[in-house]
Amino acid sequence: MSWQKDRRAERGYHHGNLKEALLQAALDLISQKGPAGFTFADAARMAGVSPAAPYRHFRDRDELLSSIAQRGFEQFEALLTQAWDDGRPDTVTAFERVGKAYLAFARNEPAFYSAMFESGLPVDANPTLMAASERAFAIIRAAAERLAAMAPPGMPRPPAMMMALHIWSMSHGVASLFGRGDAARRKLPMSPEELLEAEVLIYLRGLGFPTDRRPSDQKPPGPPPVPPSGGPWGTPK
Amino acid sequence: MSWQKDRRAERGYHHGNLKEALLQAALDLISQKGPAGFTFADAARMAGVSPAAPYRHFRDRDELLSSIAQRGFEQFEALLTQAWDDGRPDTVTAFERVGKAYLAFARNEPAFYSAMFESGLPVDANPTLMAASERAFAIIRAAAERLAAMAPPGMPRPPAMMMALHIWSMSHGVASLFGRGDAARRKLPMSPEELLEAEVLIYLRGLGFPTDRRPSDQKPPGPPPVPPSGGPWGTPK
DNA sequence: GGCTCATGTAAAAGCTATTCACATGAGCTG
DNA sequence: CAGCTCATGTGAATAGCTTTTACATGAGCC
Repeated sequence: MSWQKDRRAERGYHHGNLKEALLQAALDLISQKGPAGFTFADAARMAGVSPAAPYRHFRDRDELLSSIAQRGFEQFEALLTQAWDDGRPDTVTAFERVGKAYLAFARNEPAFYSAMFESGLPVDANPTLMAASERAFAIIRAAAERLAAMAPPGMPRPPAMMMALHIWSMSHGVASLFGRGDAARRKLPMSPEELLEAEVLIYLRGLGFPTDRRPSDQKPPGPPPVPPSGGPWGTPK
Repeated sequence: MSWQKDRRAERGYHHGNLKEALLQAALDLISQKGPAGFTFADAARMAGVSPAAPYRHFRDRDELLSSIAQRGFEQFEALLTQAWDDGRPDTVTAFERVGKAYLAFARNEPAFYSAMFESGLPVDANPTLMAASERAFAIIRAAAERLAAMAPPGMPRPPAMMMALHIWSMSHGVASLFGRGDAARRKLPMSPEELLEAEVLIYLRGLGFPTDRRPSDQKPPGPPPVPPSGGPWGTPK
């Protein structure tokens, strides 16, 4: 009960790291109660400061949300960059790793994810945020360009940009509808990862890519995440 | 200024149709300011009643939101049913009409759409809502089943349910990322409809469907919604 | 030591959600 | 048609949030 005062006594008049503490508190709150449930006053309480203190660091509640979305895009970009790993060991493998990373981010960082995509923030009204968002998307586009370059030459194919948008929409659709631990999730007869992997493989086949990969093909050894069966889905009936 | 009292004089003590009026007011507010910006008190004001009146019709703010989502799913189902039109004049044409209907709904009914998909409502905690959601999805599943039945027999193919989930995720991804008039939209070098149509066509080709449809194929005459070019996308470079 | 400014606090105004006791009148009942 | 009843509204009150303003504190610098 005397929690805040204890903290106050501990730290003195000045917090010392309030901005960080508020961001962290907001993240916790958002992951618990969604971006709508998060409260400026709650974050202040959690940091042990008065309700007015946060205004020294953020113009208003929305600016705090924007900051979180901003960080989210940065972490997202880092994660996608790492997953893509410049296309190693081979383009298709790396490509699928990016898809899985997308889902992993949505699942492991629901607070970031909802601040980024579901908070109703006007992304295009905030240049900084927009830029961060585009840097993240650029990873997907780079991957799509690499993929487009190795597409079978005989077939007509869409611009790399369009491929990137296709992949983005698939990933985002699966993540939004089925990917969170949220109550907003829908039941699914399989994992989101399996669903997305199959979707992307069918799409790539539609572009003329051979997709009959065997687990030993070019991937490093290890437990295959998907049991090898007839294809990206279960045994055909 | 004496607006509410005028209304009050007009209608007397009892509103007569308050529940409907509140739902309509909430829709207006949500389409203007997003699901987070909508306020119970505002809706009451707009209907010309006291802030306590809505509680005679909805347990709380969330129940009103749920009702809107509920209606949204019903209208959505009706729209998809009409678009699917039981697969006429041919399965693929009808299928694409469903995709367009999905985008049209997101664009024309942003308030419903956000209440349904972005309000953070616990869909799976509300059986009625869940059921409505599933009825809407059932249309997509029915379409996918019809499509699966006419898939080329030579190729392995995923369960119809999975195809339906794939299509849903594509539609939802495109609609969420690019499909609204919102500020949340991203810039796009093409229309969401074109993007989704190309995506679905590539996917279908990946399943072995021939997708070199000509405008005169089986479609009734009329202005083709997409200018006939080399394929579902622009001229290959 | 003393000054200054970033950082916090307290208090207040204005908003919202929600509840409760009370008012109204629409529609049934006789 | 009189009277009753109950669904539907009202007013007022509580509690919480956001944001602003005047004031307090003390960390860092001369």
